[in-house]
Amino acid sequence: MSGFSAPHCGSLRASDEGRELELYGWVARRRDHGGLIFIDLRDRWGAIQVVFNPAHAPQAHTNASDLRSEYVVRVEGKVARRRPGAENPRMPTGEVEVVASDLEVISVAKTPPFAIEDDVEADEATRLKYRYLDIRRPKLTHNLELRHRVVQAIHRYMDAHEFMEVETPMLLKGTPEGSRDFIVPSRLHPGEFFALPQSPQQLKQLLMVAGIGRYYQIARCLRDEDLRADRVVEITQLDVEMAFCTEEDVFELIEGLWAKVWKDVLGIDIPTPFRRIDMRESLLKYGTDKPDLRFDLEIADVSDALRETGATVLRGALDAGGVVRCFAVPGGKDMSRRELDDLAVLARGAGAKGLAWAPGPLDRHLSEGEMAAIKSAAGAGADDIVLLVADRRRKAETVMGLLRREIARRRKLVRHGEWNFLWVYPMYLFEEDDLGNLTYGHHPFTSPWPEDMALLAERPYDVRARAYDCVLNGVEISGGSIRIHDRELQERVFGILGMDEERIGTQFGHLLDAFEYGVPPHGGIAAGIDRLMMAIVETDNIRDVVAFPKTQSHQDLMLGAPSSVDPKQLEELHIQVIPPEKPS
RNA sequence: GGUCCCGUGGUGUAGCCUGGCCAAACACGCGGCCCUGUCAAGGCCGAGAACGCCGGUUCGAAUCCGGUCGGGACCGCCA
Repeated sequence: MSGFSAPHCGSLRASDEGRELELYGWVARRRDHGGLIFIDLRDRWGAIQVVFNPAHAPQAHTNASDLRSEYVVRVEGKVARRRPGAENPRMPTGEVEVVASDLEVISVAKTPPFAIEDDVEADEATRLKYRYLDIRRPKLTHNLELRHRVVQAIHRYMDAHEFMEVETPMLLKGTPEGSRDFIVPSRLHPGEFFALPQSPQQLKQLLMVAGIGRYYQIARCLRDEDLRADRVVEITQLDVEMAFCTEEDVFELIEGLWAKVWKDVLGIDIPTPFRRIDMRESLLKYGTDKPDLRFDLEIADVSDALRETGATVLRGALDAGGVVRCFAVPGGKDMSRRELDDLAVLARGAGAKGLAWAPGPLDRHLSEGEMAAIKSAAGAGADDIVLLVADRRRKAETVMGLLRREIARRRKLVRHGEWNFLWVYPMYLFEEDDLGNLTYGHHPFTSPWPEDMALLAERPYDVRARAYDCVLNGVEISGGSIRIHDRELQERVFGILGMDEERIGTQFGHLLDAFEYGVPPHGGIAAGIDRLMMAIVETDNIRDVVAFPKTQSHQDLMLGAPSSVDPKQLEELHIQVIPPEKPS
């Protein structure tokens, strides 16, 4: 028996009428009328109704009464148009049905722990444990299929543009830079470790020195960091590097790529070029470096108007060198105190000292002029309410960004169906970390703007970077930069970042050495396929686009990983486990 | 590292604030019977949870308290 080349359940149409066939699939649903029995038979392509008629095939009908959900069966029969009035317009196969003449149960099934349907949401842990059942849900199957088609479109496009796919090693050298490495012990070198790639960053630059010129790879990258709704441990990224290019070449390539993907996969024409927004403008107006422009709610700075205010909660933050930011909620006058308190809880949860609103309890501490300035800056109308946060700049931005998204979600201000691509560009070479120290904004190989070179020593924070992020509907789908290709400049930047020569040598010596053997100017970009898919299927949960995701605590509930290993294996690796201290 | 939410039959919820009327309700699913055109099929009958786990308070706890485990959201972190 081979059903491999049998027709697909979900692919049958009116044009197949009269066809004698064998079908293989899972029983999605059974409707037993005593006389007639209907089943919906499901496979990856969809579902088709099969009808068992005792008058037509008594044995098949008898067998069919034993069918249960998720049994795997083989059906022999004939495709027939449904009788008039019995068509089901909600099913793509709804004009026809298969009249069964024979039925074979290939495999029986226990009752699944949750219904294999799109609208039934079971407990997350249960779904992850039985991921193979969750994937049977048409929605998830569809998402994985879309992902496949996106990746195929990417391959076609990159190949057409003469990019060469090159594989890079999984076992690399660890770096203290960036995110935490996953490390792999070396059996042959006791006490030494490989690191799994966070990205093939240095290797792709070395491929440019190697003269490959146009490189791409759909690569796995692993980062041992805490998870979020839009983060997984193992991400898949389209990694691209190109020689002799400028940012404009990268923009054009990637705009063309997304246009191609949208056209091929979704049949949608997206306009190019994408709009561009300065990183600082984005942080100010949208409170994030990945703004979602499917809704408005623009944030304004009202610090200057409130320098002398009597409202101490605002004044305190300003006197401490902070800022006051605000935005208007259209029609927000109707928000209840409870709703506003809810938002305040959210704001405090994100680290804000509090949330103010106007009109609100703060009114009596604000002068008429101050109130007018707030309303005007926020663009508030008579029915609107203005939300205000006073804090350190970065905190205020984070909180306002969070509130902006929350308000849009709650008040349904998101214009679904819009594809708002944009470039965040330029970005800035350096940022201040939590301790007030200077650190890199993108990564230490990013080239400064030539015009800003003079500022490197005096005002490093104002040095623009030749770095860019591509953002779609609030999701950062790719980011990259033009790299430094000059050994001296690279060393200078490392120096500004506070790295000493020895560290530069051990961490980046190979790259700097390579730059002495003829290096082309180069740059590139990496696109997160998981997040891209999130935007395409409009989900805010990355698990909807990954076949086998892990939990927030990095566990695979289906495989039971991680798990302990045989002591012999550890011995071979010269590894001793120190159990965590247990609080008594 | 931190904050918050959730954990009741196979699944989703109700009950928990205001302890006893809760060996716990409802829907779906599941099992049986009836039913020849349904497609969330329908009708009738039935089984199924001592309320994540441990401890405490109390005459009495699903309900209150502490801890713990698991899931999730967020801040930090993620170049």
